Amino acid sequence: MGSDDVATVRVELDRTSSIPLYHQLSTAIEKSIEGGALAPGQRLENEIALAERLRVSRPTARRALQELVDLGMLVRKRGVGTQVAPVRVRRRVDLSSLYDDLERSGRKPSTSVLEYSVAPGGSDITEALDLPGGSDVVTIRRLRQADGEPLALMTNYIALELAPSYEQLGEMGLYHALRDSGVEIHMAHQQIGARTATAAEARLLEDKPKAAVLTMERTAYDSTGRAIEHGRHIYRASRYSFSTTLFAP
Amino acid sequence: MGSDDVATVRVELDRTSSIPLYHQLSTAIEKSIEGGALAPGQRLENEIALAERLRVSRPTARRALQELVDLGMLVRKRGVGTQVAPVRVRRRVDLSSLYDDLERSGRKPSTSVLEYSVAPGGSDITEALDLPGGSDVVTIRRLRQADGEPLALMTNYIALELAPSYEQLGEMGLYHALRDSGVEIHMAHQQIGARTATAAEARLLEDKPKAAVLTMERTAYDSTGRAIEHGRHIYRASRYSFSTTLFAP
DNA sequence: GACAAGCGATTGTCCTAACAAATGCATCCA
DNA sequence: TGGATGCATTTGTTAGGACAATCGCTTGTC
Repeated sequence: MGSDDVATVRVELDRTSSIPLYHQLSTAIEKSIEGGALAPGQRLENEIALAERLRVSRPTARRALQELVDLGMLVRKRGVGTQVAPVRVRRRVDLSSLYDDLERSGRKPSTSVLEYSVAPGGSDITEALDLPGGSDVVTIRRLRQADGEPLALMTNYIALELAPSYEQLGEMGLYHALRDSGVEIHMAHQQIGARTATAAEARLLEDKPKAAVLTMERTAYDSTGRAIEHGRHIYRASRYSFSTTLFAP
Repeated sequence: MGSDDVATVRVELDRTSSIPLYHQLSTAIEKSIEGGALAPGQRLENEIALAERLRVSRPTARRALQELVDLGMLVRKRGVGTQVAPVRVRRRVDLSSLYDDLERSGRKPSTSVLEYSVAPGGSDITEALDLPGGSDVVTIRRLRQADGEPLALMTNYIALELAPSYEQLGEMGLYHALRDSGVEIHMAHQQIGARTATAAEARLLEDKPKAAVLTMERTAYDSTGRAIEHGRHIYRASRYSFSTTLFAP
């Protein structure tokens, strides 16, 4: 008793795996937290005990814990120990596709591809994608629905050699299709605004004429800074809003 | 020549300082990048050479470099080396107040305080602020202008003991006033949507009736997870949009 | 009883060392 | 000439150890 309120995380480490030990450990702890096995405020065993118990070196254990501190899932204090962070200060990563968002929230996303064409891109598009002027660009226009209800009208521009096939887009989100062909999105700039819908947009979204819509313009990059995709989307404001989490320096 | 295109960073390390060596090193490199001494794409000397030259261990040098990779300032590839990242993938922190944003972009912000009142908060407000039901809450309604033009209608709710004075709010942004009284905002959740303006809102914002407006609902927390402020704002969509940068896990 | 000093616990910093894996380039062979 | 092979370079992973700094608690003193 007394110090029995420290938690020992149940972990199975696979030393033959190509996944680094520290990452196996950090994801295991993360799952324990997200699965509720570790409650906010719960104290963890100290890093030396953790390392010894799992037969890893202290730097490896430290690195796993540090990864979770960076994610805001753990809080550590010198002389005190390591605790599970309160839920609301946890960093939630946000560069998720609309498709994944909908699936996660238990709704059933579907997509109609309205247009899939190849043509030399306008100067605004090639500039956003950092391509030579006049380069061929694939234009994709899709209507995204959730539970059969129109939610967003999405227009994407992608360099020809990176574009997924028409067939793939009906089944999955754009980002998922890109990942399947080995393209990893790392970062995106986006701008969110609002305006009233045009008659054509309102019709497609099955909303009132001149209804307010959210507009989102996004350019996505891989980790080397190469521009992958530029999109201009509108969302039914009556059915959708953006949630973000911001952190101070 | 040939490999003369690798840069050696000029660094002075102070081993008596309480600032960790890796942090001294990373900030020195960061300054070199931001100061333009290291251009995007510039290749850095490898970590072993860097460590030897500065008489630090390789882990210390690695940690400094890793810190900058996490910030998006450097890109590393196994077998290749370390390069300065393109400007556009650098992480820019985003939890800035509208007031600061406007000032930074060279516009002249001003504020009219429309309401400053103290009353028991409704249940939605006290819940958002994590206060006991019926607690006294300060309600602040302000009209934010840029170069004399209305831009946003902001409503904020703050616990009585944290609220800045009426006078402070006319001169500076809310977050600035909070910081002056020792309250540091660390994180915020926010939700961005859109709708059409009511007649009263349109009049205050000097916009057309039923114009599209951006709505933003935000709750801000300090680093311990204590809720500081809850705000419900509307922005003239014709004059303002939100820019954000998102990062993948 | 209050305040300061001391001590154990815990995380933070820094070091040396070894091997693994990916990349780009040169080389060799068909 | 073209493709496969191998090698040097560079970052990634893991280990083990030493000491420093900080925190909370206990103890001791006035």
